[in-house]
Amino acid sequence: MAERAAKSPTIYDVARAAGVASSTVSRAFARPGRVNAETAEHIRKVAAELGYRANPLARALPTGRTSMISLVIADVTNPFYNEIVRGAQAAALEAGYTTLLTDAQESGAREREALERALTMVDGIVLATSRMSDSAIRMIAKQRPVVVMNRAVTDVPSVVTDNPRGVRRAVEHLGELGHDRITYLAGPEASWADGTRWRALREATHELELHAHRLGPYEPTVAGGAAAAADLMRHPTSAVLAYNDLMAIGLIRALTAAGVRVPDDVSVVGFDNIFAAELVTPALTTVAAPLHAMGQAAVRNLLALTRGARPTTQAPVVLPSQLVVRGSTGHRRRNRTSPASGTTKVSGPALMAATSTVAGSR
Amino acid sequence: MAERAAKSPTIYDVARAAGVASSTVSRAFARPGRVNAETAEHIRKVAAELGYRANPLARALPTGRTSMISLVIADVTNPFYNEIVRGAQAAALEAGYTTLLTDAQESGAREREALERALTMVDGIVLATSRMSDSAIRMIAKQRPVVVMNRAVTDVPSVVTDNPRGVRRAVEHLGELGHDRITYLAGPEASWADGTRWRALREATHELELHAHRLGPYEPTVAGGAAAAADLMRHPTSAVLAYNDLMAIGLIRALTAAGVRVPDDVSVVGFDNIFAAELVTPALTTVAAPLHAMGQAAVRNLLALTRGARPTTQAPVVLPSQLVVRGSTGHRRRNRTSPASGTTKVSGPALMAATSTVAGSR
DNA sequence: TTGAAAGCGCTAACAT
DNA sequence: ATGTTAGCGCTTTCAA
Repeated sequence: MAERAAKSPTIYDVARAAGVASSTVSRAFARPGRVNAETAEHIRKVAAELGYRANPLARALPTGRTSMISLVIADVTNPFYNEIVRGAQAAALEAGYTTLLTDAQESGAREREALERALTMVDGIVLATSRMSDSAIRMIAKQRPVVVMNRAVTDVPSVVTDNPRGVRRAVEHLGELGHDRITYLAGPEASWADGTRWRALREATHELELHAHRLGPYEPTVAGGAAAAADLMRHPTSAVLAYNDLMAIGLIRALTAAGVRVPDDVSVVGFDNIFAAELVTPALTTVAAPLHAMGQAAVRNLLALTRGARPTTQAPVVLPSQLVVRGSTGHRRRNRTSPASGTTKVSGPALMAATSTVAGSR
Repeated sequence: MAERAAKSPTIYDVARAAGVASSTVSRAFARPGRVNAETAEHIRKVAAELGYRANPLARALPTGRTSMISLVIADVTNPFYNEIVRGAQAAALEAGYTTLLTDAQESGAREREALERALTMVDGIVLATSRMSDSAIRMIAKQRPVVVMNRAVTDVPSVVTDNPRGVRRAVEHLGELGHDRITYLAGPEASWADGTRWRALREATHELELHAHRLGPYEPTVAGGAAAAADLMRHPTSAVLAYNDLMAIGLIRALTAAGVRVPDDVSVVGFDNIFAAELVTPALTTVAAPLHAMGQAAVRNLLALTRGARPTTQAPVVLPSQLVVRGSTGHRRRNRTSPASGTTKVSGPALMAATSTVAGSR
């Protein structure tokens, strides 16, 4: 093992070497305007020679600002968060902030606990798909600025996707393909998005004179989707809207294994457009969320809050969702063995045009 | 917006309320043995009533220990790291450490830069698949304990998977299926694993009297794998070993799109056994790394180092890899259109038994 | 066993 | 524009 270096130079070492007071060194770095240009230059040079790097912890003590933010996600293992994390990281980095990533492991209790530890070290918190109660979140928000994602909590700024619009698109799409009954595969009960999607489905089907059914809740995973297959076969419909892509994928696999063909026998639509959605066979039709943009927006808003900004509105920031039509949806068939009624081949590009790119909701 | 809480209580508030000196409060928390049991109890009670939580930053200043470690990964977007991250988080959490996740975005420069920022705030660093040079890594290791993953760096402790053994298993598997020429699809040149795998492939093919070819390097992504398809069709072999699953998946998709059937025309083996590997069609045969265990082992070793442990050996910790046989590999056919020579149907379970579960290498 | 006091490295008044 | 001097909240000798 290489030996640890002696000790990194402090602000005092630099001050001594440069022949100035430590406060001047401090200013030279934090408030360059408040110091003579030449002196500042000299100090920088000396500091560089000594290899001086300000200790962010020591800086945090008097200022109370750590330049760290906490990003809490429900499950690191869920690919849904990959792009969100990257978007958030990018926004944090560009503002000179460091991100503390916390995995709540789908447990509100663990989330609380982890937050408890991180709370004092961060300037703000992004809760991506929190499993905590609204009141617990509000409690946290009293101590540090908080932005929640995929959820609306009174008095807490949030960033969400336009679920109603996304569901509406999906329903229209399925309706055009001749499906008149749509089953919703529910996700975690603690999930705000789940409630929103189910409500949106009821509204959309009602308006379009279709019927909505509900199965679940299931785990928001491939296994959860597979578990739903049995239930679906007991209460079959020709179209399914799953809480997320993972469940949709699990459902399709279990269905296929049981001899039910997708999309010939049942059309399946997912949510999120995760990485694997276009890799599976059939590729998944899904309501895409702008994952990267959401992570970015959440962090940017959070940083604005830490700088003292007050939200101009109680309304969540709504980012547009988009229907991505792939192979898991197709025309409804009267029965499993007969050929398709009407046009068999669905023109992908034409349907893609039905895609929504709009925002704005309550 | 809810208003921020006034200010969290300090150690002095607790001391005053409990009628003891602040140093006693400090001891009561950090060194319970060094204080009268009753006093300690009393202090705890008072602290709890006040809602006192020690400020980790203030604590870090005099002690020099932050209870934070840094985990640097090459690409947050790459599902390969999901389980590693979770394993690392779990190990850190159980030891009372907080994890700082950093995304290097496949760039050695960005990695250096991010590390520069985090260096002073952490007690140690895990470099998962670093893209930095050996000397840069050694530089970092001079300042803080470092453990590298998937890589061997002189004088720096490391955790790796048994690549030679994994490659050997894959080659044996392909050999048994009748393939005698295997193409390796190379990944990033800065990747240690890439070099190791290619070397292992040469050795294994040599011993088994087969032939190894090499194509690339390509990006270690689905797009990279797709790009390799054209090259492969110019220099065709009946079997391919890809640098990772992402590339393998990309290759299969591009091949399939071009009318080349997998595994009928070409068998493909990947590396890593990422989440999507069993979701794609055909499901991917791949050399599985114990991702979770690796993350855990890396962090545990790192924490041992921070506690002053000195590595007992220069050799990397080697974790076993395993061949997972799925649908992307099959018997070699003499030509594309003729029926298989010999048994057509490959018995999945029988092949699964060929799976390796052993460790140990140099 | 407990208290008093001196820092850890940096910032932020307050002086000059 | 720069220097002086308190702290930030906690730990850690050193005394008592």
